[in-house]
Amino acid sequence: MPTAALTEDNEDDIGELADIIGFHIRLAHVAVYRHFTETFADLDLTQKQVSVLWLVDDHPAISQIDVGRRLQMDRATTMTIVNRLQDRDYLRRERSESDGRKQALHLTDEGRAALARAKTAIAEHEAWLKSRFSAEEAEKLVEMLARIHE
Amino acid sequence: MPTAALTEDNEDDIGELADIIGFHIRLAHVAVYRHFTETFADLDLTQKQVSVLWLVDDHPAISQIDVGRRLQMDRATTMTIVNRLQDRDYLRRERSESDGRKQALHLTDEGRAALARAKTAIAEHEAWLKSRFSAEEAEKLVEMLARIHE
DNA sequence: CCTATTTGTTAGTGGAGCATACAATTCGGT
DNA sequence: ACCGAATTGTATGCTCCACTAACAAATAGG
Repeated sequence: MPTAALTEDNEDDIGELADIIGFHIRLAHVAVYRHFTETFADLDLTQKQVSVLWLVDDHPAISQIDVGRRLQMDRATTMTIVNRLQDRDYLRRERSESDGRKQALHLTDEGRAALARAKTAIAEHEAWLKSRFSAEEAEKLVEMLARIHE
Repeated sequence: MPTAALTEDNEDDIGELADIIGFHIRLAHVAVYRHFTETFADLDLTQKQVSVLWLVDDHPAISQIDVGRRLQMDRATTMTIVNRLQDRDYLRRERSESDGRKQALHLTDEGRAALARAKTAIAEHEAWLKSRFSAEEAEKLVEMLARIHE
């Protein structure tokens, strides 16, 4: 017998699209993006910018190509993000001593301060996200997402 | 005692960032985006365009605001996507009879043909994604992602 | 009937992805 | 030791999608 599910057509119904994993990843991404943007409105930092600051702090003298590899961005995309952060004096480029082709990236004091503020905001943002899941679920989710991005 | 994990610093290591759910959602999204773009290179359609075609096919005479609500886009974003699809003669706008403020969206024959081709490509794309998961995992993943985007 | 709301539209901004082309440096093989 | 191939950074220019703000037309509701 037909159930309510078969006849419902409420305003949020997306029909067969609901069966597409990629579709849900996209919606989830946008929802996360939106909340992130709100949380970081004062700091005026994007997800990518925070990721780069974080990575450079963890790995001083890291090269741009390395940043791109770890965050899965190509060279051109990495450039624009590093450029923006450099324009704001959050990091600086130095020529690598070991390999003249590479730039060695370092945070400035301002960059470190911005990252510290960002980490506080990230905690808030993550709490918003994690409130939906048990600890085991969160772990499982991360593990499954990692299988997608390798 | 320290394990290998404590000293490893292979080129893909992202340190503490790996604990941030939002970070994995972003990486997974980009990976899916990239594969989608490859799969749809011939069709020259984006995820959003396919979603809109799909939705209009499922709900003839749907309004733009409704499309936006279901796909979680604002009016301006919906406009640009509908514009592109209209420019390519994949759909047309009609004034709604029941509500003069609304546009009633309809696929053209070309739009239906494009959607049919797109659904084939989507199947391929989804197979690529789903190959990573068991049926139960896929279901759990979708359910968890849905909790994020509501 | 008059005001508030909804919907569509236009115009402009910014981030992030892509490709291509070029220069400088390093690597690798002979 | 050299020369061609590969790597890295850079510049330019494109597309897509998210946003805001402002305005017009239609509807809804007291």
